[in-house]
Amino acid sequence: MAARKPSIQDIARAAGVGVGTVSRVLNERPNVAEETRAKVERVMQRLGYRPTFAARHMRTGRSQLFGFLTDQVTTTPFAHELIKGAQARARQADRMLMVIDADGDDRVREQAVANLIERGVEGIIYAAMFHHEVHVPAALHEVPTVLVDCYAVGRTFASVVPDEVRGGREATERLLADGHRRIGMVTNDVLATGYPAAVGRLEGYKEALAAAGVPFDEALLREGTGNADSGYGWAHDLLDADDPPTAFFFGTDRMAMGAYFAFAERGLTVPDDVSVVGFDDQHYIADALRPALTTIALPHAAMGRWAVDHLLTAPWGDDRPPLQRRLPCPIVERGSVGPVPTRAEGEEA
Amino acid sequence: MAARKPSIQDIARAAGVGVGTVSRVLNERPNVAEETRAKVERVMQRLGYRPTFAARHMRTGRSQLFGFLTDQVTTTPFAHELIKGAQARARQADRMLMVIDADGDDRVREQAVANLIERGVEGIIYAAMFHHEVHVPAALHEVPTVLVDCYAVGRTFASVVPDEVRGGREATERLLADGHRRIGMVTNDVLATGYPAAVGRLEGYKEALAAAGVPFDEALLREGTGNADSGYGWAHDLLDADDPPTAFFFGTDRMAMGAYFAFAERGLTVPDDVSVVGFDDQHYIADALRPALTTIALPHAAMGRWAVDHLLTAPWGDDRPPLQRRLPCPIVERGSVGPVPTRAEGEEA
DNA sequence: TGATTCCATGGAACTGATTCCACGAGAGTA
DNA sequence: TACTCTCGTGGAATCAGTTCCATGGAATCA
Repeated sequence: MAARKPSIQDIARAAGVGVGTVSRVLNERPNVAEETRAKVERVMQRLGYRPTFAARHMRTGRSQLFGFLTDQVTTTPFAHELIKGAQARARQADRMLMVIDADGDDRVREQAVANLIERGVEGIIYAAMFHHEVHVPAALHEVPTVLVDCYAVGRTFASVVPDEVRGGREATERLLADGHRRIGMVTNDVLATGYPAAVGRLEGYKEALAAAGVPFDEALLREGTGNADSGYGWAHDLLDADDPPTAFFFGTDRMAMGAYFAFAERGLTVPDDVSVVGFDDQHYIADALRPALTTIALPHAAMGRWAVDHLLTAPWGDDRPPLQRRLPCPIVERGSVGPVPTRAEGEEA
Repeated sequence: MAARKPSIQDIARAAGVGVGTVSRVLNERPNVAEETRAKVERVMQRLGYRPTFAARHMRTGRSQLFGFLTDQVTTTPFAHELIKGAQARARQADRMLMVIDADGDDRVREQAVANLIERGVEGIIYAAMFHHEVHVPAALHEVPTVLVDCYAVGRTFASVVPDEVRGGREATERLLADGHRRIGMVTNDVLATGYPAAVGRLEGYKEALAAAGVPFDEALLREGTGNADSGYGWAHDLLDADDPPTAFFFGTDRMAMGAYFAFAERGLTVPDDVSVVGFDDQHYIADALRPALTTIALPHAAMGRWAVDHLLTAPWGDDRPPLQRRLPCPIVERGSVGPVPTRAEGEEA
């Protein structure tokens, strides 16, 4: 029967050299005669040799592995972008990623961290799917950790999050730049949650208005849920008011999508009659709307990359306070913003 | 400074027992006196002991690890559902998943397989993001492998795919059940590709029509691209024809979404004036449309689960031809299908 | 020529678990 | 009493690599 996988000993014997020499060849170390190297490589090739990672790990103590743990239930498409970004950076450094979806279960999460530590991970990335404060398993303190799209209660871990405020400001500035002064805003969650994802975007909106000398008007603000229904409902509601907005800033693309349907029902065309900016850059929605949606992109891939990079480069166990990084959310111009309609034909005073 | 992590030797010494006994406690083996067990556990607790997985792996040869490798570029939100399903099943069996996004690069893919094998994975899941034939790295033959949402050229690997034909049939049957006889169909890719994802759904459409005694009408068929634009364009096109369809079956939810905009432009209401069924069940789209979209769900989570299950239970290296499993695509009823409109008011002959 | 340095090499020790064998004590049996 | 069996236990061997030390020969230098 198929002899078991050859080990480094087998290679050494077959090539008539010592194990040390084989190891040197394997790791492309200097001080090996070219001739010897070639011979050993030939034998490895012939026997179909593959090093056993576990043995190397055990001896060197290096697992070349990071854990990637998700918070909460993650039905969002965001997770994958995050993983891709993290993984791309990890590959550059010859590391692998162990992904665990904790699926909102605390026990699973604790267990996952324990498993990862037993597997000797060199660091753990703990990722949330929207920007908020989290309680993380205590065992994370045993190993270098970066929080993504969230932050811990006492800021005791390094973290990387989107710059929600600046994103909100840029969205609003984009509308202001086209002359809009009555800009409706629908938040992506109830403000009482205190989630930066909700509060921050609104703050950016206010900042932009202030900078442009436009007074903030409470009547143009609605607290949404992030869902399409909510966007649909509040769009109708805002348009029903006296002196309705000429433009909208929605805290999520999904709400913007709902709003598109409201506009269609009222016979309003985007961007001729009404301008819209979303938030999140959910590709499949923003691109598929007609016209495609101008929106603010959450830097998921960049956050994933940054997280791995930080684990790779930051010294572990020093005393300085953990880094709290904020990444910009670039605006993605598509086709949903236009100039303020000139109240010309068939206008109701 | 913090002494290095305690090993099983340290525990043995501290507890005044042999390493064998500690190992027995660790693995909950019999033949350990209750008193001894308690003592050892106390010491482990006190020293914060964690077993080193690499050592166990090396000695036992069991890595408790599966590889999860994705094909192509995967910007789709499908990947995550797949991973979640696979991971849920893996957790039940106390295994972990190493996820690698090959991102469409052949070299990365080869490298990834090599890495996974070196890490001693007990099996590899190779997942595509839509149902088609794939060329996989040769090294996959060295280890148990399951293909997901794709199949290999010579059917040399076990695979699990969606039952596209049956899905197409059910979508069409749903529309037939509400009395529709003129049903437009837009495929989700060019048929010349031969992709089961495209060809299969159409086949199901034809089967359903045949079973209902409705002759297939070439004039109601369009080859789409899967994108929203394509759905928008073909919806207009089909509605412009003589004797236009009263219902549509789109090969993707995104095309259905595009079509919604076409309907809105023509003043048609779903489902009163026109009925629609999509395919994929892309949650964020199907739920967010107004009315929400009735569609056929791709069984991503189920495929992920099945794949791991197969790796767990199927014997490796026997001679029987590898299993080719086909999983049903359940219909998800939302609100986009209604009865055929009675050509009552304002009808043009 | 003799001393020093450098290069190529072999192989023992080590990493941290599991496994298996040996052994002593106590219980059960004839 | 002598023999067997079972239970609880200790510890050496083992897994497959890396690392480090020792060694011999060639090259360099004074």
